[in-house]
Amino acid sequence: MLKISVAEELCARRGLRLTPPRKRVLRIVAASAKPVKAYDILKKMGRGAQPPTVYRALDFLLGAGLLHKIQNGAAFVACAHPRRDHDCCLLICAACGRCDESCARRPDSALRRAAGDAGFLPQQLIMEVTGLCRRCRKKK
Amino acid sequence: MLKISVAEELCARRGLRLTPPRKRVLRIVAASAKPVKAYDILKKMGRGAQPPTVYRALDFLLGAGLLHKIQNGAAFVACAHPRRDHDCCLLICAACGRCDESCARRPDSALRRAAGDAGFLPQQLIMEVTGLCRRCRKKK
DNA sequence: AATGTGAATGTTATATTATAACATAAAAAA
DNA sequence: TTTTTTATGTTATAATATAACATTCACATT
Repeated sequence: MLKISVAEELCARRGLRLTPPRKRVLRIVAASAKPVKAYDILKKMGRGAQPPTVYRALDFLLGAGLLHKIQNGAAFVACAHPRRDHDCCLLICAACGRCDESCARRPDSALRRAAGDAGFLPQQLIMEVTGLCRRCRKKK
Repeated sequence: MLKISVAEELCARRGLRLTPPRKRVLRIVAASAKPVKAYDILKKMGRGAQPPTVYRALDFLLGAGLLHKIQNGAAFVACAHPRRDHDCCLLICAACGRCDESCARRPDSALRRAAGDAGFLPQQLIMEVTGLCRRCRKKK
């Protein structure tokens, strides 16, 4: 579990400002056994805090590598290999927004093994790579 | 690119009903070069279609393996390894909602190689495994 | 063909998640 | 100190998703 002191040290070393609202949000997330939703954080903030306060703090903490965001739904693409039952890996271009699908043979094997080692029974596997596609790389 | 005829054949073979609204949604998504958002689909549906129509069709098409959903944000967890710069793999329990973080050595190597082969420059890698954690498996 | 059944859709309302825009304040740099 | 940048407060609203219930439709069985 993440300790606030570790976060403070880390931010200090990198010249990042772990301000009071950021620290409050971090405390709330770090104290929870389960993933916390933005509006749950908001409720726990008190003092009439507003959504932007929470989202800004979350952005900062994600950027600082102190939090992870559980991904969960916004856009859709047609499947390139609908015939096969497969785990899919999406390659999403940060520049043009296009999305390609890669079905390398077993990009997931190490992941599955790791999950198994943790006593975890995998049901759904999601892999997403965001970056720059060939076209957008060439434009630079 | 996904052809409607392939989808029809696939549904027929599995006894799934590719009804008109479902087919309309599939056409819209399949025709797009980029991922499409639910409300963009809604606008293209015309005839005063409402959100539930689109979301139901999307659920069906995802279930049939005809679409993929681009994951993108709802909940947050504290990072278990904030010191290291690392690609993170989240193990999310579908039963209790708890979330664990696995940092197997290189679960991502095959994925990176595949992305590279596609001329893609990876910037961010997301891996999520949904399933049952050890505790919830034992309860069954 | 008529009828019953479950699946799919239509419709209204509302919940949930996230950001825009601008004012204010606090910290760092000059 | 003054300037500049960075962070926060505040109000409003945009974007994403689902609940709940009425209606229609497909299809299996009479």
